[in-house]
Parts: sequence; C-alpha cells; structure tokens
Amino acid sequence: MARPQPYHHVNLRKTLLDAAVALIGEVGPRAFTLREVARRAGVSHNAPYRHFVSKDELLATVAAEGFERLTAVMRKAMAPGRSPLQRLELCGCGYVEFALRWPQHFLVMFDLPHARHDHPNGQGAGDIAFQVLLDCVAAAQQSGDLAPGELLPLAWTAWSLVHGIAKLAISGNLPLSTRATIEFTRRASQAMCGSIPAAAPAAPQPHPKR
Amino acid sequence: MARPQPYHHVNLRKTLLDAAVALIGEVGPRAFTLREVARRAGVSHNAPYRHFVSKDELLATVAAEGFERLTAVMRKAMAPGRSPLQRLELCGCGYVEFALRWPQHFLVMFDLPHARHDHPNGQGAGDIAFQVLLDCVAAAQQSGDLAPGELLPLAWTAWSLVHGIAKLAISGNLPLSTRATIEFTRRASQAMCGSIPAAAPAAPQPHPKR
DNA sequence: CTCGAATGTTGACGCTGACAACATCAGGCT
DNA sequence: AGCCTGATGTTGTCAGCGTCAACATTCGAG
Repeated sequence: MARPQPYHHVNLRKTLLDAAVALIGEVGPRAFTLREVARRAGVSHNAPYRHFVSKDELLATVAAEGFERLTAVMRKAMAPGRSPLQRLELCGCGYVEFALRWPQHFLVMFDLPHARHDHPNGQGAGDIAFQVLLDCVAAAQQSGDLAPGELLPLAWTAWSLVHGIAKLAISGNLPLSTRATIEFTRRASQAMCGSIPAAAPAAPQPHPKR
Repeated sequence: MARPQPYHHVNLRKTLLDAAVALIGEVGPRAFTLREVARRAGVSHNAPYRHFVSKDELLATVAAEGFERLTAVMRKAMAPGRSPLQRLELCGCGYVEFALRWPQHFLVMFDLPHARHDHPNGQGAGDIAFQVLLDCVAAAQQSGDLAPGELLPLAWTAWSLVHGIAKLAISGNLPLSTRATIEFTRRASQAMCGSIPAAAPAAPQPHPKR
C-alpha cells in the first residue's frame, strides 16, 4: 500500500495559490494566514517557504495572477462592442465584473500596494491591464466617438469611475445586486462618455513621483 | 518630588487614538499594532483594553473620527460655491482633499469594512457624510443646474468618481501631486456634472442587502 | 548507483492580540 | 476623617503568527 500522503506534493505551488485565494475569500486579506494556507494544502507550516520567500511574495503573486485575469475579463467583455465608444464602456463593465466575481483578488491587488512593487512581475501585469484601458480610450478618440483630449487624464477619469464603483460595491456601500451593479456601471459610463468631450479635463502638471 | 510617571494618565483614550493614527500613517493599517500604540503612549501593553474592547474597536473609532472629519472637510470645501452645481463639485474636491490629507483615516474607513459595523457610531458617522453628498445632489437638481433623475443613482455615480480618484491617488496609481490631483478632480467632476443630465442613470432594482 | 539539489518537516524565536489576576488611584458615602 | 467601590493601569500568561535554522526525504543527472 502506498503512503496516503506522499512526501513530495504534485504541484504545491499552485495548490498553495488556490488555497490562498480561497482563504482570502473566506476571511479577508487581513485575517489571511500563511500557516492556515499550509494546513489546507496538507503540508507543514514551513513548506510554503520553498515556493515563496515570504507571505508578501505569495500575496504579490496572487495580485499578479489577478491582473492577468482582469486583463482577460476586460478583453472578453469588450469583444462584442460595435463602436470603439461602446467597447470602452464594456471594458469598464468588465472591470467591475471582475471585481465582483473575484473580490479576493481585487482586494489584494489594490489594498496591499507594497505587495506589488517587490514582486518583479507585479507591476508589469498591472501595467498591461492599464494598457487595455488606454487603448480603448485612444481608439474611441481616433474614431471620433470621443472628442480628442489629453489621453492620460481621460483614461484616469474612466479608471477612477469604474474603480470607485468596484470598491464601493465590494465593500457593501452600493446596495445593489451584482447584476444591478453592472447595469449601473453601464449607465454611469454612458453618461460620462457622453459628456467628457464637452469638457475634457486637461492634464495638470505631472508629478515627479517617488 | 512628584513621580515622573503618574499612575493614571490624563486622557489616555485620546492619546491612544492619536498615537494610533500616527502609527497607521507610518506603517500602514496592516502593520499597525496595538502594543506599539501602547508603547508610544507610554503605558503597558494591556492598558488600551481599558478603553477599547479590542484592536478592531480602536480602529472602528478611528474610522468614525475620520467620517466626522470628512464631513467637516466637505462642508468647508463647498462653502464658497456660488451655484448648487458648483457646490457639488467642490464637495467632491473636498472628499479627495480629505483622502490625500489623512490617508490613514481614509484607509481605515474603507479598507476595514468589518470595523465599521461593530462600532455603534461607525455606521452613523458614515451615513452623515453620505447625507452631505446627497443634499448637494438634491440641491443641484432642484435648482435646475442638474437635470432631474433618480437621486440615489446620481449620488452613487458622483461618489464612485471621487472615491475612485481618492483610492487610486492614495495608492500611487495617479502620478500627480496633491494639488494636481485636486485640480484633476475638479475637471473630472465638471465633465461628469455637465453630462449626467443627458443620460441620467436610472435606478436598477435595489438589492435586499444582507 | 551515487550524490547533490530540490522539496518537505521539525523545532525554535520573538512578536502579537487577548485573558486573568493583581495593584493603584479617585471620589462619594457615612 | 476614613473607608470602600469602581475605574484605570500593570504583570503574567497563553496560543497563534511569520520567519529562520537544522534536519529528513526524494528525485534526477552523471
């Protein structure tokens, strides 16, 4: 008879990541514990250190995973859009949809800022996701659906709107169901897109930034 | 000669709260430690338990304090507004200004959702702050500056925009100085206010809510 | 087949939040 | 005046946490 628990796990790294996401979903990122993750994966409390140098690196990996998933969800959401402007709106809805579907990831991605910078891939994955939004705005401008204005401020405005909706919805400050929240996002985006050209925010002087 | 350290502190509760805010500002809400707060206040590690039943209650109190300060900052910011619409925009700028000036409070208020509900005053202080925004939107509607629409969705949209800007700015995702961020908020608010009447988002069916 | 590297385990350390028991003080009652 | 009760602060303790170090087991290249 084989040992019930083989000494070497098949793919402990992935098992740990999945367990971490599940645990964060249950108890939140604050109560999240490395030892509990190890317990759920059926390994000793120190096994995770063979795959992640620290708790923060594991969280940073979860965040990076989240940015990749976010990119995929936005790309998929905007696919059926007919006009560039419509694609931009759908992209924003995808952002909120992602946040509502995987709030654990979303919280780790944006509530643990330190986790992003020490992970090599962390910042990159975030940049790619932002680039999707940037491309949407640029395409809408070029097609004339969106009046020209400075690209970055327009993108920041769009990002802020959907990010705010996502954050407030996740924390329970918008008393709407998931479906209603996305519908609300669609209407708010339309309102914003319809009016931005009229008063495109110009770029204030950029900040040297740390 | 009097004892250098009298046994009873003059106002330990307030001292602890101030030390907590300072500590959160230095190390963030995650690394924040009750024992370190006690150390800074010059008392034993268990003294805080005479004033707060738990670490979470102390944080909830910091959050409630933050909501009161937020209300005050918004009221002050909107004071010089000439039209109701302008007051609404300034109110939003006040929201972002508060977040940038006291990010510690802002983080505790919105990143620790559990902390708000177990504190009796916590939810109330948040409601009062939201009421300020609600009144602004209602006034702008009644004056005709803002086309009529369902009140709550309009307020949620405005809240989402400024909340998103505040969150992204605090976490370093908007590479703008404090001044530039507020200027950006003003322009984005104007853009949004200018267009909302054209496509006022209707209220999707509300959610029963936990 | 061997041996080194990769992977997992055990044990330990200092720190934390929380509880219990004790010490000190302040202010009202007699 | 003097006590005594409750409020406030301290010391001691516990389990759980993240992390390090030392050891055990397994896999795969030579």
